[in-house]
Formats: sequence, structure tokens, C-alpha cells
Amino acid sequence: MKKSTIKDVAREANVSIATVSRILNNTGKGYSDKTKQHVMQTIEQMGYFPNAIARSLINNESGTIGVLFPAVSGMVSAEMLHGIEAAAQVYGKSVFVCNTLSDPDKTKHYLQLLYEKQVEGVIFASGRLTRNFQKIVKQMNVPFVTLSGISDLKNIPEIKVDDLKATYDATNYLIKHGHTKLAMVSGPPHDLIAGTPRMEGFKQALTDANLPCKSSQISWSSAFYFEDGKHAFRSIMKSHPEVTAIVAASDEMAAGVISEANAQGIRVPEDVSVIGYDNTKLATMTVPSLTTVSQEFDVMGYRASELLCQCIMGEDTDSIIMEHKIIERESVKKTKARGVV
Amino acid sequence: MKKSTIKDVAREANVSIATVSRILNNTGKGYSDKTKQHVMQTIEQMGYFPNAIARSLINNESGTIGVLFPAVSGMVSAEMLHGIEAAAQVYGKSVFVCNTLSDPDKTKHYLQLLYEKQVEGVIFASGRLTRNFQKIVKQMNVPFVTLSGISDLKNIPEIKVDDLKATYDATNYLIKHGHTKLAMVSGPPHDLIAGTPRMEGFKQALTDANLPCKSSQISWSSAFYFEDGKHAFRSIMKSHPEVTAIVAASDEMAAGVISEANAQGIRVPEDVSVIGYDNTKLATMTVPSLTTVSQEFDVMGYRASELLCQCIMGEDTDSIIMEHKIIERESVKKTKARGVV
DNA sequence: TTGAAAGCGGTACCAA
DNA sequence: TTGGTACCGCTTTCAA
Repeated sequence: MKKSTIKDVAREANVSIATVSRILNNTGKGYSDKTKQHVMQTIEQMGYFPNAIARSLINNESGTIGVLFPAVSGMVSAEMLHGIEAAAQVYGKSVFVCNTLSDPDKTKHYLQLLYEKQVEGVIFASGRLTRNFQKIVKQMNVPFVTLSGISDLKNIPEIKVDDLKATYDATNYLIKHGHTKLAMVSGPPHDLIAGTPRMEGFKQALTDANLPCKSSQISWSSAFYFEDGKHAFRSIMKSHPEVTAIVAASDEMAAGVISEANAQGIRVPEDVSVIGYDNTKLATMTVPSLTTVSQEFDVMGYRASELLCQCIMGEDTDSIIMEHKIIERESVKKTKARGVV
Repeated sequence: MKKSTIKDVAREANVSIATVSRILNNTGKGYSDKTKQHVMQTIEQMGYFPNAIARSLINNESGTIGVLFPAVSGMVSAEMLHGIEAAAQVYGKSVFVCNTLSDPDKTKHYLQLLYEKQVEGVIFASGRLTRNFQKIVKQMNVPFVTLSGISDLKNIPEIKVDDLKATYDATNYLIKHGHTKLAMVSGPPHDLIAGTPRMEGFKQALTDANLPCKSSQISWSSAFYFEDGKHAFRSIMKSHPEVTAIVAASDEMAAGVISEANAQGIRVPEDVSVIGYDNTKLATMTVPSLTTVSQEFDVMGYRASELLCQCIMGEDTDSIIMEHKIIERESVKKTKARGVV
């Protein structure tokens, strides 16, 4: 059974396809109420739905956007995607997901694909939009937005939290609550997205508080996972057993710290306090639950998607620095405050 | 700067659009090597990419599939989606994600949308494909596949694990290791996907082992989250303080059980053993780490996507019951085995 | 209010 | 090996 087309409807309803088209698009003019009634009825009983592809072709609007993730698995991408899809739906866009696996070739391939599919805009998430992609991005000639990433290209709006400031605040939160021997469990120092800025925030907070700040106070790993947190904490405890508070670059790492502390008979937060980063669901599930820096990924996704759709409609837009806040739970011991709030 | 079309290329290269088309499609015949060289070169320097929408229209192949999730946030959907996208890419399909929020109206809306966008197939994930959707599904006339869900419609291949059997095995695992006082922390009993069958598996295992099996041994909640696990365990400890082992209907619930046990000074696994379900990343992060039933969601997603693409190509296919296995970690205490392995 | 017809950017058949 | 052209399903202009 072949799909029925506008022609079939026209024939069935004894009108021209032009009339059917007008009715479908609710132009308001170009048909009488009576014909409309009749045509709508035939459409209904034929189970006809217009072919969006044909529409796209003539309107030159695909009604789709593309999202590039390094990996869609993982809580963070999942929440972002959720927000992205929600906003896209509001603006009447459908979303294509693509998994680049952080592979530049794959990324380029996907960009071409999205180009061919005539997407009206692209969200580049959790990655770095390098010069490598400049050419294709320019060719595509549709709005791009980076989400929790960075762009080497100019005039690309970004949606992100100020990682440096957020980590600064997290570190400061520990200091405020009486901690003076701090260490950090970090991701790769050359990761310009979640590595460098967070380490920098940590250092600045220490410096501003006149606390010692040696590079040995930061133990970094190649990623931000649970195991990385475990290892990093282990090495910190070897070199800096005096530490009473840990700043972690992700909730997963913080969970790793808690787990390793547990294994070593170190109590959290009595002996060592831990502050996480991300406020994923995981933060509520650790024992003790995790005080952490909140990044609202779903909201960020929503805003990014919204921003992109606004760009598509030709509105003027600008980058968005998302608010962050510290979610207080049970993993930080509060001792004597040091004056300033 | 408008996008260049095949016409532009043809004009620029001094050939007909027919020739360009043949070259683009690599028909092998219909052009000389020399013209090919020349045309490819102009294409390259013009930065021309064919319009996939126009192609779809004439070929009647959109090269896209749709995926319906109740919610794309959450580890489970994220992992499934990852697998889905990976397989789709292999088969040259792009994927539209849709968030139904379990809302039938929204679901219907998305199905219509996907219909209009001419998707070549649909993966219906983590939900129930009810009679409600029969009409539209039939109209769409493209293959459907359910992933970790159920279908009231006939002839829809399913990819899932046998939840009843898996829970049976999990329960049996505890029994095998010497436990006789068991309880279950379950989701909604009327949830035909992850509620009913898992409860049933638990009961059957007890019955088959000649162990007492009263309905009070199952405490269920309206969902499968961390908090639900906490509450359910609390109520179980009130009514059945003698229990030494808990079967949880999800890893999150199991994490909740561990957390609540902790709060009550009950040691895991010394006092109470816990077995989870899903083998999400969370299972490695709890303290103690979680022995659990493995569902490989990314693999399931991959297989579902693969299956769908095969259906699209007209191959004969059938449902897939995925293997499950028990991943042994630290949350179960092994006491005297009871004979049979 | 209506319908005929010219495209949108491609593909594929047929003739040259 | 080539080019001309009908057509995919729809929108939109122009005349009727």
C-alpha cells in the first residue's frame, strides 16, 4: 500500500492540489469554508500526512538541527540531550544525534552529513571546535553553537559555566569552612574545557587566600572517571597525608575519592572533606552524599538549543555563561569559619 | 552566499547535470575518466555537497530512523542511544531522537512527525507500544522494533532480556550462596516491562527452592530510583528484620538499599546482601561495589538498530532475547552453598 | 475561491 | 560517453 500524496487527496476530494496545499498550510485565503471542511475530511479518512521532505525541498527549510557529542553515553550528555530535544521541540525542530567519539575524521564526516541533510543549525557539545573544521563550518553557512565546549572559530556563541570561577568558588567554600590543607583531583591539564580552567580556579583561590599552592597539590589523570579519582586520591594521600579537603573535578572522581578513602579507613567528612563537580544524580547516591558544584546540564542543553533556534530565526544572540552554585550535602566538614563569608 | 547546486556544478564544468549526477553516484558508466576528473575537481573547488533532501525525495529513501524514548536523560537511555547511533551509522542512517516523556499524546505527535519526515524505521525504547498507536504504526508502513519494552501490536520484533529469567537467576544466586530469608525491592507491579516480570522471577525462584514466598516479602515503589530503594528497604526492615538478602529491581534501587542500610548501621554484605539489576556504571561506584545482573544496554541498542536496518532492507528478522549474566562484585556474602550449583 | 503550471535539487530513462 | 527531460511531492505565482 503506497503512501497517499497530495495528488491523491486532490483527486479524491475533487479539487486541485493547489487548494489542498492551501488548506494544509492554513493560509486562510484561497478556499471556502465548505471546501476546507470537505478536504479535511478526505484527508482524515485517507490517513494522509504531508511529505516533510518535499516540503523541505521547496521551502528550503529542513526543520532539523544536528547535535555532535563526543559520546552520547554518560549522564552528562544524556542530560544535555534531554534539554536540547525539549527546546528543539518547542521551536518545531527535530534533532539528529551524532557520536563523534572525539575523532576529528568522524566529526568532519558528520558535519558533511549534516550539511547534506540541510540541517538549519548545529550544536557542538563537550568538545573543541578547531580550525580544522573552519572550512566546512563556513561552507555550511548555518548557525553553530558550542555547549560546554570551546571554539577556536570566531563568532560562535558558547553556552557554558565559568569553570575557573566555579572551581574557585568550590575551593573557597572549603577554605571558608576552615580548611587550609587542600588538594585537587583533576582531569588532564591540557584539556582546555574541563582541565586547565578548573586547575586554575583551584590555584587562584589558594593564592588569594594566602594558602600554600604547590603543583604537587594537584593530582591529575587522563580522564574524569571514578577510577581516576581513586588513583589520584591515593597518590595525594602518599605525598600529602596532612590534607583535610579535596576538590574534585567531577562527581565521578569525587565518588572515587570517597571510595578510596573508605578503603583506607579515612572517614569522609570527618577526616577528609570532598567537594564534587557537576551535581549529577550520582552526587545524591554516595555515602556520604556529595557537596558539589551544580552544573545544570539539562538547562544548559535547553538554553543552547533555544539559542540556536533563535540564531536560525535570524535574531541577534550572544554567548551565555550559566550560573553555577554550590549544592551543600554531607561530604564537607564545617569547622570554624575564617571571618569573611 | 547561496549553496551551489548540481546545476552550478554542471555549468561550471561545462557538462550536463546528468553527467554530474552520474559521477556523484559513481555509476561507473556514463562518463569518461577525463570528465570525471574534471568534474570532481570543480566540485571540490566549489565546495559542493549534494542536497540529501532532494535525493530523498526522488529515491524515496530518507536515510533516517527515529528513536522514541520516554526520557533520554538517565544512564540507560544514554547507553542504548549510543549503541543505536553506532549501528545506524554503519548502515548509513541518521537518527532522530524523540522524548515522549511517556505521554501518549506526545508519542503520537512524534510518530506523526517521524512519518512526515519519512523515516525508514522506528525504534520504540523502554516503553509499551499500545493499541493506541496501532493505526499510525500501520499507516507509516515502515518497520518498528521495540527495545527493552513491549508491544501490544503483532509482528513487531523485540530486543530485550528475559527479565523474569534474569531475576530468577539473581534470586537463585543468593539462594545458592546460602541465603534463605530473602526480600525484593521492586518497581510498580503493573509495569509490564520491568515490574511484573521481575517480581515474578523472584517468586518463582523462591517457590522452586521451597522457600517461603509471601507478598509481604516484596516492597514496591512507583519507580526505580535511588530514593525508592531507600524507602522500600526501610519498610522491609520493619516488617522482615530477619532478611539477609535483597534482590533489587535496579542498580539505583540497590544503591538506595546500601545507603539506607548504612544509615541504619546495617552492614553490607555482612548483615545483608544486595544484588542489583542493570550493571550500570553506578554498580562499580557503590561501597561495597554491587553484584548485579548485567544488561548490556549499548549492545542492546546496537542490536536493535542493526535489526531495524535489516528489516528496512527487507531481510527476514526475528526478536532477540539478549543474554544476561551475573556480575560478581562485593555486595553479596557467600556462606555455605546449598548443594546444587 | 479556484486551478494550471513553474520550479525546489536531484535521478534515471531515452535518444543522440 | 553524453545531454535532454520527465518526474519525486509539494508550494506559490498568476490567471481565470
